[in-house]
Amino acid sequence: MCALRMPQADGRLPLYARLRDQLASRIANGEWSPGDTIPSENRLAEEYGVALATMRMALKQLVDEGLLERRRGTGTFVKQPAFRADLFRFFHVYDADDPDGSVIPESRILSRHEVETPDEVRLAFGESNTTRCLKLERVRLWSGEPMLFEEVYLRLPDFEGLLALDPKDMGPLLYPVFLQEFGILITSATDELSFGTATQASARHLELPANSPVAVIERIARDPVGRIIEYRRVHGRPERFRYRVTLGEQHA
Amino acid sequence: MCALRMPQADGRLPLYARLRDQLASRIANGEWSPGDTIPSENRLAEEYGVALATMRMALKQLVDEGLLERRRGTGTFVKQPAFRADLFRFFHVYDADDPDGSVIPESRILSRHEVETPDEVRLAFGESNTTRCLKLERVRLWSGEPMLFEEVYLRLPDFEGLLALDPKDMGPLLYPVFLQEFGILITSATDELSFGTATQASARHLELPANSPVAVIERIARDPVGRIIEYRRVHGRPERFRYRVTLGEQHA
DNA sequence: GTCAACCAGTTCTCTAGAGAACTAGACTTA
DNA sequence: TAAGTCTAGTTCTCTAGAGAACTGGTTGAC
Repeated sequence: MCALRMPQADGRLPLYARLRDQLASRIANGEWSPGDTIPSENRLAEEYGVALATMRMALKQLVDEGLLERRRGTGTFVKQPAFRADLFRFFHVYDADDPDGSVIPESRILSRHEVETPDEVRLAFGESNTTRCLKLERVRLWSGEPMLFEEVYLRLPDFEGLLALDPKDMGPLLYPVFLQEFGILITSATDELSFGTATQASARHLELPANSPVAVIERIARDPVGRIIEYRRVHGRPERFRYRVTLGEQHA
Repeated sequence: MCALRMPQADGRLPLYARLRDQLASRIANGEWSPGDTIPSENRLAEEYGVALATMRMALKQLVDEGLLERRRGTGTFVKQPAFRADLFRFFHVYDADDPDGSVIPESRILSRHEVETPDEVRLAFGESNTTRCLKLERVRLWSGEPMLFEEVYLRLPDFEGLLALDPKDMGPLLYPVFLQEFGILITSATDELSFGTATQASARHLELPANSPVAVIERIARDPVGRIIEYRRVHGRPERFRYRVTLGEQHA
């Protein structure tokens, strides 16, 4: 706690940002589970020994990021994970037959290995990268049918331990794993959508003929400092593909 | 100004939200132009007779919405309009040959008239709507070639005056017009992307064969209170279509 | 038993202000 | 001229607290 009180004399993040990260890990740790009421802003401010407004700044950020939900007169709650993590934490890809997007897709990890960083990925990562990185291939299925094929590239010194992890422990969403296992919090991401043709690999896993048209999502995800953590290329079956995103204040 | 000081005893928005709207109109009015430095938070707080923190809340929202940019030690600036208004204010559609998305598309309004509200639009608008609405058709061109065909539906009592407006006065972007002419500020929007086939109209205006595959964007845009202001359906040529969106903190 | 009134606890709005971090420009000094 | 120093002005961080708005439960009157 004492370390938190120090002003950011060193190159550290400001107090409210460190509080935000602290609270995020308490969620990732499982100390507070989805649906739980977390302590009131008063109690939290007291517990960490900070001013109320400072704690509110930290909480506000977590609300903006979709981890928490606050209800006046009632309390602060951890959001249900369905649409707040991984692809869904920021954006929303879903099946055309499921207009609410309430079905959580099944997730199958196909492979994980260290590879030479492809040129287009290196370009996205920027100069400050190594020549090798981790590649993870995955398929997402809606009611048994393959809908998305994902190739995920991760920085290598940081994610070394991922190869040792049992896929069974990982669940359908990646970003909670990043936080829990490696202490890396994703707070911003850019998606770029376009249309292209399937590669050999994506055609095979999506059960499409070669060179079929597919939806393409390219994602760059960053941590709070702006460091690029992940580059992801997603191919999706076009006929049932839906992608939804809301900017600005969220309304029911 | 006095009206601003009143607590929201009536059903009004909180003070900081009204300040945000006030500042937004001063930008829309042209009192502050893109690139300008606006008065310091101290001066603004004094001018409106509110506390510094309250003014900061208003400014923060406008920064989040992309209207303003703040630089510590320097000041607060009105952002260049290219990527902060209309389709671009929230999202980013651009040409595949123009990776920065720096080219501003030409905009041609094809028609404006009152129509019976189509069923799918009524569904989006929700129950609280009239049976008639305003429809606006438009084409966007990148370097002379048609890329997007837009059908925009607007609430009718609110936008009655739009029919009288000269298209020459409207410029390439709609939301500034909404604010300037009708006092309506768009603060949130949801886009939904999918793939479909061209309609007769969209095929004609995009110069595509009938039933060609197209990219489809459906948008619902809301005002600060959450009222649905606009429903928009966009068809785009798929081969050069790119759509970009960033959530979370913006990094260079 | 039902309904209204009250109450404790929560988040939200707004105020007031101090000091740190940072920038651009003016000024000084070698 | 060039380089360093200072200063006024800006945003950013953090503190302290009061009152409003709202919720869920308890209490009390009838």
